Amino acid sequence: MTPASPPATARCRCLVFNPGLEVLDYRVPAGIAVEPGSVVLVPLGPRQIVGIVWDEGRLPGADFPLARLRPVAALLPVPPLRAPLRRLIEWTADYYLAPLAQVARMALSSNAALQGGAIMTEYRLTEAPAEARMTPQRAQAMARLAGAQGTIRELAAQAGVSDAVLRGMVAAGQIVAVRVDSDRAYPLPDPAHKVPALNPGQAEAAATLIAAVRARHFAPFLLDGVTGSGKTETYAEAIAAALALDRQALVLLPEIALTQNFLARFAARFGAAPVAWHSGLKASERRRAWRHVASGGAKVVVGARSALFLPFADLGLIVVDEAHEFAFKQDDGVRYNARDVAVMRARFEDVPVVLASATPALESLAMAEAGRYTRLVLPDRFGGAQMPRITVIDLRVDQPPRGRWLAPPLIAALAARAAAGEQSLLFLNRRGYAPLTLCRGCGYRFCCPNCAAWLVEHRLSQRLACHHCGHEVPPPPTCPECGEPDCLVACGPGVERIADELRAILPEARITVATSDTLNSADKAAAFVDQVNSGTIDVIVGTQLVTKGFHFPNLTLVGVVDADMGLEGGDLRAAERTYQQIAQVSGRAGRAEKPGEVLLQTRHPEAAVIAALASGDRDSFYAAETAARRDAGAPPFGRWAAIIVSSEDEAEAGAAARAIGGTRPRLNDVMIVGPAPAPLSLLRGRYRYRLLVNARRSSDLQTVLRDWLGTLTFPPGVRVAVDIDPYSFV
DNA sequence: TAGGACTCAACC
DNA sequence: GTTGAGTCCTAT
Repeated sequence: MTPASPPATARCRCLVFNPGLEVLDYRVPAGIAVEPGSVVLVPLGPRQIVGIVWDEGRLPGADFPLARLRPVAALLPVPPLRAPLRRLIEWTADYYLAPLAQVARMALSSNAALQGGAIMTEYRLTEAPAEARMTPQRAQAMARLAGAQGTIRELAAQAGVSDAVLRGMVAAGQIVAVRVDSDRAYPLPDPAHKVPALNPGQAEAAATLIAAVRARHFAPFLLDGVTGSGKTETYAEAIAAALALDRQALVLLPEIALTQNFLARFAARFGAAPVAWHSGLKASERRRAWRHVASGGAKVVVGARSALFLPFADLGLIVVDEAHEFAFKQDDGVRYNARDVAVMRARFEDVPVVLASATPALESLAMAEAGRYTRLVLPDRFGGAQMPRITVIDLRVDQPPRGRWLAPPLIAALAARAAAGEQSLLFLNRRGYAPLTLCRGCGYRFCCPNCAAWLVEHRLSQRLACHHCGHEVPPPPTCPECGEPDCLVACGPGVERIADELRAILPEARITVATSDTLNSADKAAAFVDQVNSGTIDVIVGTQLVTKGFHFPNLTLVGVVDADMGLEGGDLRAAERTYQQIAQVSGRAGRAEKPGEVLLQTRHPEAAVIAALASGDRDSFYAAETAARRDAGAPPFGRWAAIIVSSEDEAEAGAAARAIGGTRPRLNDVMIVGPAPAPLSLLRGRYRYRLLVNARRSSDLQTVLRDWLGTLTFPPGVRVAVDIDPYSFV
């Protein structure tokens, strides 16, 4: 891996992760050889910090006087970050107007891994614990830590007790230490383990992808296949081709909840599970994964967005599965879109990239139509399964009774499926029991103290919860405004309430609620899949969590409780999101030999989205949506950016936003709207104002924004965030 | 007059 | 972001 020995330089320029510093110069002492990408320990004041040696001439700032340079303290025992990753970091910072250091930090996402390989100590419950004192805390830990293993800190968080309790249990022999080697190898996937039989459409697409992997050059693909067409099996053959070349592959998934399912399918194909990468990893897992990605020992990595910045030793292929998903857009920290950054990484690495989806983003389709992406189409469901029939229920005609949300035709269909021993899925993208709770006496609405949002009632956990900041309170016995007892009225439906309604109507049916609240761990998600597949569930009531990735052969009916919900608020992508969500959830029906049926409850059967879904006319929907985007100057025909100004002080936020608005550039090809209070005008205790910038596709939006905002200074406590290509208009 | 609360600028 | 220096103020 080491190139011809680099020239000995007296000085080097380092990227460090302290905001406001970013770039610092150091002297390279004798005995330390650095090259661009080297990860080093450098002195900063009285401390030592981690830095990355960067390429000569690519970082801003003037040279610091040679005489005042302090020496690099040490070279950390990890391979240097390779040039393609360094270029990706630069591109991401530049495109999303993020500090370079903040982006670079995402590449060094395991601090422990930088210290080299090590035996780490983790803890778990002792199999047969000796007699020892049992306190309520210890009992709680015993109950909650079954099967768990991790550091004391991780276990303490999981058990809901303090570190001290667990340390006491270690001393008492109730918890035992386990040695974990961070550098122990992962089992190697075998490209020839179980090669599936592909249908002709899949085989053709796979052959194209395999050829691209073997060609070892940048080549973007849009793998466009209806739900159930076998996209995963198809791109798995491209992964096999990368493995055969002894190269690595990266598969990006939008949600952690999907990984368990994916890992199992993958293990069946390749005889070994891929390496998972997401925010939920334990410290030891994270260290092990990072080190093996960097050394090349992790052959296939399945990960969330953040996996894009891992230091692959020899990447041969990138796949973005469910590439249309909005979850690929990160909405805090560096606000990047992993789908777009994935294409850029592939470009810098000079490897193929596959965007797989049944409902591609308009931007991706436009790229395919412009000939910049190669479009591979899988038109048929695998194994001859038919696409489900979609029928609209007009709620203005078939009205549910007051306080209920399921229309008679939907109930009849659910009852018929249950009687036939087939399964149904009810989709409502709203967690909890009811989105609004008010007092029947005085009309008081329960709101979050930190956010401009209602508290959502969760009856299963007996809480009123804010879905934005995590604030939770038990339902109060009396109204905090007028003091009336037992006054709470639930308004509107959530999945828990739909499940209750259904239990009242179909008392025999076995119903389960599937949301991020109920399937919040890998174990629970796996148990849910087992239950559905073994037939002990008749009806799933779920949020978007169940709209994709699951394959339940006996599920033949999908009911969309409120097809209009996504259209409210009317943001730029509302129609597209609604189309994708309903098309995806519809795709859960009839995936095997039994045909599927989908019922959409709506008050706007005439709306273009609903009509397109009902008629199965995807092309006309995309054509209409494309025309609307063109008229609005929206992506891919124009560019948007949001400037979000926030402060804990309402007046200060407003003043800063007006200061920005007052210095707006006057340009022909850039339109600026605002400032105005953001739709969520208070979030996590911060007041928020927003400006929207709409520019022509040809304009240099980033330079305009940099020149505009770069000259301004703001009081401490005011944060100004720029969101390029925003997805959330909140 | 020691020590706490605070601001401010440098950190290479 | 973190740190140390400098300033002002208070309790003793």
